[in-house]
Amino acid sequence: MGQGTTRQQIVDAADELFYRQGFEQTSFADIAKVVNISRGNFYHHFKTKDDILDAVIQARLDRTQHMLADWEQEGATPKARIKCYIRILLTNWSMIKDYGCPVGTLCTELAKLNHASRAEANKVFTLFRVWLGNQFKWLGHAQDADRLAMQVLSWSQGVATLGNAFDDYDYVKQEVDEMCDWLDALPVGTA
Amino acid sequence: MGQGTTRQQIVDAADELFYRQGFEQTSFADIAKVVNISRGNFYHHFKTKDDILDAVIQARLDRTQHMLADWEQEGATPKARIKCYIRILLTNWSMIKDYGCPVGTLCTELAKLNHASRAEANKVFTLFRVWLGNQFKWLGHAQDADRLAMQVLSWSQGVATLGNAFDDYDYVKQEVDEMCDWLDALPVGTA
DNA sequence: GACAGGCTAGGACAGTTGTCCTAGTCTTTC
DNA sequence: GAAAGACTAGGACAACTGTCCTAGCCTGTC
Repeated sequence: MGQGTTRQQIVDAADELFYRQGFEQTSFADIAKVVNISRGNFYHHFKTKDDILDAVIQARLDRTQHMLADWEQEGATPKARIKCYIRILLTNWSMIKDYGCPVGTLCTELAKLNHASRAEANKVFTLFRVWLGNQFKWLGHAQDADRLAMQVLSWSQGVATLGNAFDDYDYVKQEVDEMCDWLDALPVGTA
Repeated sequence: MGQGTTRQQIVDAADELFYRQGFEQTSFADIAKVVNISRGNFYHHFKTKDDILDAVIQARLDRTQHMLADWEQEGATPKARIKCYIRILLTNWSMIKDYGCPVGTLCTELAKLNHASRAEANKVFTLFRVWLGNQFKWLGHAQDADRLAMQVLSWSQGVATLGNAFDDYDYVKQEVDEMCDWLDALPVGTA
């Protein structure tokens, strides 16, 4: 049904299911149904369920890195690039409204489980954090770069959580606009 | 061991375990171990696990309402009251750093599960939202009251999520200070 | 002291979980 | 065509899940 090697299909299916149902709530049977393989056959590709999680996190890290690299080319200015990030809230709204932010919800779940891969999952946040920080540096905010990056991260996390809870697209749209306005008003210093 | 009726002990234990482990991840056996009763005995007090969840949510709603009422008396001015809310991030930091925000994480989990009690859990958010809105109304921001309330809610949600992920108390402290500064700078209009 | 009802322990029940084994089927290489 | 290794289906396994039943215990009331 899917594409790529069986291993890749397992990772892809797990990636989506972990997002939609949560990690613990997703069973081998769920994944097997999607990939159309027998349940006992997983052992040949992954020794444990945690190994699948690690592979999923790695895939998300790779995907995120590619996305950030694309934004660097797509956006002419640092501000335009940061807006690419802000706008994911609208781009992925149909998913966020039902399942929240894929990064935040996984980190929260693994924190509650005190899972060994918690630190690895947090690296996705770090990827965005560093990338956003670099954009602010190029805007001449070398000293505040990380603080501003965290501000943008935190803003979008809060909006995702409340947008999800209240299922309110208009609120999210309004906040995205306000974040863009805030960004536009931010003075551009010289490096 | 605990206090109150057995039913109350079950709700108390479930309340804490649902927060620390998540709802789905908490089993009857977990609760039974804390309350020190036999597993099969739950049926006499609650027909299903979902009934326990409903009771926990109701308890949280009640507790929140009392807390908000206390803040109304504790804080002399609306700004002082809002700061009571902002400061929970520091007050409860030892829990938040490990388990996140109890309100946000439950709402997110129930959203993923598409659980019937999702709307009921969201009411805790609404309680804070309406209360914060009232404070802003009394500050003379009748028209912006709900928008400002959502801003404070969203701010704290974002900080809780990132503070939890990065396990960074200094960041949370700094953001709390900044929120208080922002609040102090907010003009007080006449009603 | 008999009786009723609230409450309890212990276990049965069918279903699911992650893990692991075995037997067999493909595909590749010589 | 034979041998080897990658891959697969199916099921066994013990542990656990939420639910539910039964028998018995306590604490009241008549």
